[in-house]
Amino acid sequence: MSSKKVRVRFAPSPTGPLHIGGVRTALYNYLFAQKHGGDFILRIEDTDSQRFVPGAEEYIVKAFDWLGIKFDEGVHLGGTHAPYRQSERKNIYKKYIDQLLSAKLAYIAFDTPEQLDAKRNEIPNFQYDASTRMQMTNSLVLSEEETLSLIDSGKQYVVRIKIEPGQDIIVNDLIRGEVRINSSILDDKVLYKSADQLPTYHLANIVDDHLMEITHVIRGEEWLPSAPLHVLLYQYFGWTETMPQFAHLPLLLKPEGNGKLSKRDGDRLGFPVFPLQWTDPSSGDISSGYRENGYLPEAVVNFLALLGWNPGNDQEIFSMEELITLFSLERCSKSGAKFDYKKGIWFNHQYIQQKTNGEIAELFIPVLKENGITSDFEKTSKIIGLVKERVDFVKDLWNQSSFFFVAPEVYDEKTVAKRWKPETPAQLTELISILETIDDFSSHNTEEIVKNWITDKEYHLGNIMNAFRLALVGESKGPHIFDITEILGKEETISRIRKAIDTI
RNA sequence: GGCCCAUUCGUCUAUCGGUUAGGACGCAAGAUUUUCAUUCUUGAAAGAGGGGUUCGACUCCCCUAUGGGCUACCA
Repeated sequence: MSSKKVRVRFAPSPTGPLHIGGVRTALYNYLFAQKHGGDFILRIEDTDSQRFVPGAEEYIVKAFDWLGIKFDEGVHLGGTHAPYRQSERKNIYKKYIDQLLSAKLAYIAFDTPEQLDAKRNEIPNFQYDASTRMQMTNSLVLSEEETLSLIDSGKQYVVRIKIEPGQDIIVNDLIRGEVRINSSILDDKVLYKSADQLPTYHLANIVDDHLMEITHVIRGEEWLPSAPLHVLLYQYFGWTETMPQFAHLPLLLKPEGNGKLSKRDGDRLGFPVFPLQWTDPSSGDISSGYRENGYLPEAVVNFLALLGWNPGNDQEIFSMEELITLFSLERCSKSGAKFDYKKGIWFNHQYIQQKTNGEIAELFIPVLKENGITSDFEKTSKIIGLVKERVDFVKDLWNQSSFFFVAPEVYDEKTVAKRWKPETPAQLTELISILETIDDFSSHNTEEIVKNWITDKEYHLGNIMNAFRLALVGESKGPHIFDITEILGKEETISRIRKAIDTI
């Protein structure tokens, strides 16, 4: 282990909203950086001008802000290694391309995409590599004069890495151990594109990681096959001494069936795959987000943390601070994890319970507003205290508590059939007169008085109470009945009983 | 097709050669609750298959099978 300061990065491509798998990768990077007192950098890899989507970068920044994942440097913060947007680092890459070119570790290729396609159709398993490059149009087969005159004539070209076949390349992965592959199976990857005059991911990534002094590259498993190429690039540049350590994280898979988790799974199964809601700027399509679906950021973080990592014991609920102290790459699993969104709901339930009634009230008051209700903080908090254990999401609170704010308009038929006996109206009228005598309408006091009355009269407790509930709530649900009457107050309670007697 | 990675209950996972293979989600049953939930208790549920190595393999090695990823002038 080197004593260098840990520096890690999350480097998304601004091609759309941030996928939940990307969020997990970023989270692990963040936890790792925090744990080692290191830096966490947000770098935007926008070297594909074709796929650039406006607003994506802002979305990414907002999403991390909501999740509580903080960066030390990045596009939105600046820093000592700015700029952090690859499109703004064009000139930097040019220099390194030239370095590779003059060292004869890369070469210029003039083959057009059409020619390459033709080649691929013609030869099965065609690969641009040591076995084929001498049959193509590039600076290896052309003389220097020919090459230069082609460039001068404005002919489009790419720069390809020149890979020597037959050598073993070793990638030391912190999660998977040693991965050894032979360079013969690698192709001469394009490092510099003619299409948009920008480097490809591979080149930009290595140059930036080097320049930004990245010590650990923690990324998704989809990068494992290109890791040998990256190692080779570090060798070509002579940067092996400072080459970062790699850790390839297992992928997040579809909840059912096979394959990588995708946006469509979320739509189909009814759960978000993005942290925040996203509106596609070109199609106008809306993809739902965790935040808009009522998830608490702490719950999302906790849930994601456990998808591919565990502390080795039975603890499941963790604060960010706990995750930071407990996290380690060694305890990351190697195999892909199916996305169990039902467990995500359970986590949200846990966090709702953990929050104070006041904290939930802050979130619930806007929901009340949407339903046309204005309620003060005190009352709202009190109601939340009575119903929050029955909900998974803040928005569910409305279903569970609407009767506190609005008297029932209709009475659940089934409950009426079961609970409304012929003698009920008379008993409830009697109950009204009892309630009218009560001055202290607190839950405990009202309960004692009403129950004494029922006992004295030898009425059936269940019948009275259920009819009473039906009058107040409109159906057979809800918290302790005298907790409801306390909040409703004497006047409203009595008025609801009258209304029930009149309408049923 | 080629290359790489992986494989414990339905799902997420613990186990770092000797365990009645543990926990959680979900599911089922029961208890509590005057209602509906919550909660609690209990239960069903797993080492892909085949070879080795070893006194002894879920654990180490090999093969097969299965799953996943990559194979672009995308990241």
